[in-house]
Amino acid sequence: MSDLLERLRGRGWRMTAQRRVVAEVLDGDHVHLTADEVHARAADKLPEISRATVYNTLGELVSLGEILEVSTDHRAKRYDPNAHRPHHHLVCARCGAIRDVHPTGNPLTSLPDSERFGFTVEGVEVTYRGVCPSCAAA
Amino acid sequence: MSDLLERLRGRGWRMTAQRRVVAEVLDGDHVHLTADEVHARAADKLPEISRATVYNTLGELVSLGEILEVSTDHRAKRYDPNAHRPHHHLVCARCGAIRDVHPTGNPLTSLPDSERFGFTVEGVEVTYRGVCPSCAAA
DNA sequence: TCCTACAATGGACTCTGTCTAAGTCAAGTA
DNA sequence: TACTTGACTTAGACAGAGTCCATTGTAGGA
Repeated sequence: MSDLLERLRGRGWRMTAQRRVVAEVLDGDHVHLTADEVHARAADKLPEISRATVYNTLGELVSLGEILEVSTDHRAKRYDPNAHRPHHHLVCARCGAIRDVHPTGNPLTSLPDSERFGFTVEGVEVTYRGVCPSCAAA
Repeated sequence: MSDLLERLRGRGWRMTAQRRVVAEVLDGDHVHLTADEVHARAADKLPEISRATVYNTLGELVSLGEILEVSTDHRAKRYDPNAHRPHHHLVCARCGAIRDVHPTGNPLTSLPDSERFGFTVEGVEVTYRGVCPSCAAA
């Protein structure tokens, strides 16, 4: 956390109250907030923060590789502070809850050359879908 | 194709000119059109078709399991008529070209119980990202 | 042919996200 | 500490994708 702020400052990132609260909101495991949710939480601490600033800051954190953009549904993008350990996502089809997961093996190797159509394959995203325990109980 | 129309009629789907042209537009391999593209192509054959009708029809075809919704970028959803053979997608990071691919193995088995958080896992989507031959050459 | 329930229409509306012009301020300099 | 400047923030307009709804049209059964 303050690690994050230190790293950013070290990279010459100009520190402002707005950027600090956005970075603070994005902390923890299994955190996957939409831009609007980030804005709402940031506004709790800094009421006058604008939507544009939140979007700008999120965009910069993504460019810096400090957070990841995730889109598990077909709606708003979500932002995942867990950018330093590779992982995939498990999503509840009913409530949208998201967990970070670490499958075994390397999914990249499962795509044979004959299925690559001449592409240079650089990455892979895996999204597991199912029903979470709370929704299954309900 | 007319298979599709036959199947739909057999399910009691009321056939209209609009539904027919939407179904006709969605035919072929490696077809991944946005709703707007479907609308544009449908309008070539039936100029007065409305956007709302295209959205309604696409939504119904998805519910019926005849086409798949795909979102490989964070923009518009795309519709994939290849719903009857399981497959995943390979996407060019530069131009957005999409190919249907068939990885080896079953990606579902790569998620150990300890990483399932009590979820009932039902499906998995895999999106490979890379650079297509034309973009690599350019 | 007539009826009626279902489908299509178009326009307003919502939700996400981007852009811009003007004002503000962090941090380096003296 | 005060000054300066370019980067940051703001509010609001704008744009793209998709949904909703009241009205109009029509497929297909009687």
